[in-house]
Amino acid sequence: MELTEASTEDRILEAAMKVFTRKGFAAARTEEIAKEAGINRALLHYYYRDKHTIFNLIFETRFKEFFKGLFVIFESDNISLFEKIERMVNHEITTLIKHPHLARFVITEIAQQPELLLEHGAKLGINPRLLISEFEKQVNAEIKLGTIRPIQGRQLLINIMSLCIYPFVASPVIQTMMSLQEKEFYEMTEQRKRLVSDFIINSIKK
Amino acid sequence: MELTEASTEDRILEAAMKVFTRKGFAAARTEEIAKEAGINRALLHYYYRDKHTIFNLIFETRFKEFFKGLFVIFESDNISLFEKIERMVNHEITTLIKHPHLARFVITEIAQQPELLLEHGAKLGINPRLLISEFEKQVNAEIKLGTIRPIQGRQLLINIMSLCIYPFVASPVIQTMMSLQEKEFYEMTEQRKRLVSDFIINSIKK
DNA sequence: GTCTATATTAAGATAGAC
DNA sequence: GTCTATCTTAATATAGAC
Repeated sequence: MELTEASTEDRILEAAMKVFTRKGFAAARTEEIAKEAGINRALLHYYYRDKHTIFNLIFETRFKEFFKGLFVIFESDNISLFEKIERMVNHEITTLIKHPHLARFVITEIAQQPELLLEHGAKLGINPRLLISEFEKQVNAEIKLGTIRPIQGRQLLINIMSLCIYPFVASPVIQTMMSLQEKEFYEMTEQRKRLVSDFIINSIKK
Repeated sequence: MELTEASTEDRILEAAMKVFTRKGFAAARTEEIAKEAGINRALLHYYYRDKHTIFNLIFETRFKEFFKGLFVIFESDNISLFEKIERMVNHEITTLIKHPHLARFVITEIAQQPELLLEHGAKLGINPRLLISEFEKQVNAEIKLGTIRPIQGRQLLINIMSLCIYPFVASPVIQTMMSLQEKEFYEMTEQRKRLVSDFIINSIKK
């Protein structure tokens, strides 16, 4: 069905994406990447100097996927707190359904190399601290209005992220313990788009 | 201040605990474990056959720490749903404050070697499926009584776990993005013992 | 551009002296 | 029990033929 075959260069990147995302940098093998791309190791080095070079390309992409869209919503002004929460939740869960290993990959690689966050974060051209303090302000305004119960903006933010992201990070544990097949797990996360928004809003609404 | 020096064997285990927990199996180096224990690699192999042997001992301990206490509360009968939630939250956050890397370690190692969960899970002598269905029943009973809003037990359970565990899994990301020092992060998680219970109960209570 | 063959490196594991 | 020295293995990276 494909009209154009992907170039070798691209096939290597795709393969690397899969392998690095599943295994992480340390456990990933260039042999496996080459195999997955249908070539041999030598050719991989012909296109990319070394393992680190490929990893950095992959990490940059995944890092953006993980953070970018979220920040867009986060930044958007003229939108109520509840509306913002709904959009964040929906965006986050939708992204993670599309890329189920994304969160675990980005988080564990950053945990092992914290400098990755600073390096790649700078490239995104956003200031998280500023965004968070804007969010804090919006939350505080709602509290003053008496529409929501008192809560620190950053704690609310952590709650939102936790409810969206954790199920994907812990998916192997959850799937096994709850005996969920791939498809059942997917349906469960699909439900959470609505469920998590409601859960949060029910909790803070007065 | 120490009355008795730890034996070499124990010092190796302690060192391995630190290194494996920080780095994960693949990125951990036996050299680093030996150094951390104040010995050399050869001696490490004198006490333990190989890297896998040590890892398995460590993983078993950490795995129990992560799951055991939780199940005890989970199992305990004659205790209201709200009370159960409060105890679970409190126990989980307290454990993770004591062992901040525990959750990320256990989850990522299971993600890479799913069989670890089955093997070690069996040793715990508990049946997660049974526990979860008991929990489901309790939740459904409360819904019927009209004391809480309708929610699937398993979704509620995932919410509880998410709110407790995620902040620790993602701590390097959260600390950097929110510019929290070690101490501030600790205080934030300490606050969450109360905050998370309230957040959940506010959300489900009618 | 792609491969086979080879070199290099680094990590894990063992032998043997003390 | 602990070390130094050495072996082995496996993974990354390069050279060179086609």
